[in-house]
Amino acid sequence: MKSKRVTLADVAAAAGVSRTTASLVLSDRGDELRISEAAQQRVRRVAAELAYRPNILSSALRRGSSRTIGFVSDTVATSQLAGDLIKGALEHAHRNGYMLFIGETEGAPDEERRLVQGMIDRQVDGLIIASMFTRVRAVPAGIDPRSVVLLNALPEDSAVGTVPSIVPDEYSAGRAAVDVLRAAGHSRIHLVGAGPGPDDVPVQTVAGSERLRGILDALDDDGLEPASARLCSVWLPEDGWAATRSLLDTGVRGEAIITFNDRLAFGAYQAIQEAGLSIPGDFSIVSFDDHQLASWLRPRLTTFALPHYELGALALQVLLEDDAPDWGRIRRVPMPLRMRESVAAPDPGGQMPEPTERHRPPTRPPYPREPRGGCREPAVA
Amino acid sequence: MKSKRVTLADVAAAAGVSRTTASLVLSDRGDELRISEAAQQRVRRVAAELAYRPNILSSALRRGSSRTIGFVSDTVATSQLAGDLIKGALEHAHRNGYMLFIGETEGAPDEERRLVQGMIDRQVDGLIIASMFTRVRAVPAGIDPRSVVLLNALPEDSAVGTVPSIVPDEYSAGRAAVDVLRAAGHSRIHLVGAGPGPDDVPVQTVAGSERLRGILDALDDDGLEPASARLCSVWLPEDGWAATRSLLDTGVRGEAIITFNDRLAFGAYQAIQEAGLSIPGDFSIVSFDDHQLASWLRPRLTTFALPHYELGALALQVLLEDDAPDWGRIRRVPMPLRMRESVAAPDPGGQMPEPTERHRPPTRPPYPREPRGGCREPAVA
DNA sequence: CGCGTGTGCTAAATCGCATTAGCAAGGCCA
DNA sequence: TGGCCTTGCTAATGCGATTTAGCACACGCG
Repeated sequence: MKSKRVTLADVAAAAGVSRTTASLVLSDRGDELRISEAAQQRVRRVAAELAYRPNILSSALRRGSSRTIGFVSDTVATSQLAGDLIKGALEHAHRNGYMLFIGETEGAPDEERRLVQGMIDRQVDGLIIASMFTRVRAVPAGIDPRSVVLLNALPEDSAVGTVPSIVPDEYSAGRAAVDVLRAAGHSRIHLVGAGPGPDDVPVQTVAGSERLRGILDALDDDGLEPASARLCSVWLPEDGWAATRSLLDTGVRGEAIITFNDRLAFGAYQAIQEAGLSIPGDFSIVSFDDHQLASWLRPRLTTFALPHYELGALALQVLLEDDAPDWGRIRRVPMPLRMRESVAAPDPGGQMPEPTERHRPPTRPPYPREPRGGCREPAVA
Repeated sequence: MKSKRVTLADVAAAAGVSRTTASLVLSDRGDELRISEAAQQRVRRVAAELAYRPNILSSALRRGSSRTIGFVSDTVATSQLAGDLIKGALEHAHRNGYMLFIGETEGAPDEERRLVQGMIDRQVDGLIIASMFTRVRAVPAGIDPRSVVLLNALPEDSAVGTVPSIVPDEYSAGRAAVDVLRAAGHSRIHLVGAGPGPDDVPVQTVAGSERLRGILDALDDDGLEPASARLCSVWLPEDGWAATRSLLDTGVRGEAIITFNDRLAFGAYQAIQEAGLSIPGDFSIVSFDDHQLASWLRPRLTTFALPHYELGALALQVLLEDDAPDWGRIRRVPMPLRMRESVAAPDPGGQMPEPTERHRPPTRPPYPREPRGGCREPAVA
């Protein structure tokens, strides 16, 4: 039952021509090298009948191109985020007849070396080095830099310009977040997650600092500053909860909040709704990421989407069309606004309601564990 | 700059031996074929110095094994779920020196054919056919069934026993869900998502029907039936919200709910908390999946985890150790209980509170769009 | 001395395809 | 009639490994 593979030689024999002829016909070079129409048809017909499929390994060995690309990501290639990154790359690859090797390093440098090596051993035509959150990272050694693309990552200073880099346009999204709130009439905007100074961001988060720069610049254009800001060293729901809780304690109402990602926003929702307040009546919220969660919240969250799918697709495109003159530049992909229901005009009469039985602060701690990061107290502006 | 690859011939030349000898030494068959210790050491040293790496394509061509496995999933290989499935397979593969091709078919049969073909063209040693939600599916034709594994999918009747299949043990999890609530003292258990009859499940969801069977069997063991059940044709938060809303309208309090997945549970939380009720005080909730969300909710959700990582790892293991006598059987992987804070003892005094200003049913529709699936009215038990 | 046996290695074939160089037959032109 | 070009194809080589078959030499023995 072990149906032996049909080889080019089988086709050639069955069509009564040489392997050379069969090869030429099937790679569409028949006309170029003057194979008669009759012979061409014969070869093609036989190939179809036998369901001939070229052995790509063999042709790769001979020609040097395996029509295969490696995709190495540093951390879990598996969060929703990562998923779309891969998906964009995958689909673009498949459309062009390429297959993708996927590898995950968990951030371990020697694991990365091993994976990259394993892919090179298999003659990949190119390598995508992806990071699950935007950060600066080294380009692996021992590989032709003309066949590497950094995805959601920026090259180290020494490598800038030698390797293309594809990242979301966080800065513009930061500006646009302010625009959305300004357009709704807000001028008092509180930050949850980072700020108030341009360097007040969690370590190593390029996204955070660029979002923040965009926000601050846009405010500055209108002569404004953040109404308050709370830096969280980690951006999980519990951190958003704590920071928002602290904001609520100052008594402000009817203003706007920018949370630095959707998980912080989730925590903010919890804090606001527990306090018996409403979104967007008492607080307008704009966020970043477009996590799946954002459309599950009520009201649905207005947020700027990380264009993961597009990033992934672009990485492959750049790799396949590497003849660009400005190869090696940084490509920034726009973050589209998902306008939903968490933004409204400011409520000038907003004021603190009496706590009711139901809304008295919970007696058990809001989260069973201590927040891992903790939030800094507000720096009032 | 084009650092040519180092080949076996280079190593042989530098070590002053033939390619044959070099090959034998480097594949550890030197002793077997009587290569002198001196020669072996020379070869090894030179190979290390030149950083020789065998070209796997070439050796695959010769030997037939490419140390590569294909992973084809039907829908987005990218939800959190899918991610861990892949991750388990990836890590197990890498540990054993294998690389994984990943492909996504979006459920399109001809895309699947093209991908499987593309992988066969590249001489994969095995193929994992994965589904993102457990379902029955066909085994692709034109490939040796001894090198295929179904992951999170069951074979069609005709293929049962010819191909291994790896799925979560949903039935046992269903039973265990009841056990958790029974142990807490509950005997009135409401179902959100499926039931009350064993066939009242959304179409094509193996997980749903097996969970339901487990639940009903466990209840039946104690002479019980579901206190009520609401079948939802789709299992999104909005569906959970609607079903729970309808349950609350019946006035019950202090009882238990099993939601058929965590997204339904999320909707249930929203409905219960909007009504000014508490979890687990007014309702205990147990769910399935262990979606990321489950530990973000407050109180954190008690749920049975889909063991995606283990499923993926097992798929690879089965593929690599295919000498099992009962190859082709169905392997069910336990779903571990994540015991958190959403379960408490029943509250016999539970009763309907007066709606307050804040908790009056919202005037705008709870979700901007109509729920896609809709929920059937309760079949009272 | 001739033969058998071990030892330590190598030549050559092979996997399936791509590619370079070139061959045979026929027609054209001088 | 011979040289040259065109047409239509093929032989042979190489990609980088594995593997089969076997060679050259030394030694022991009758």
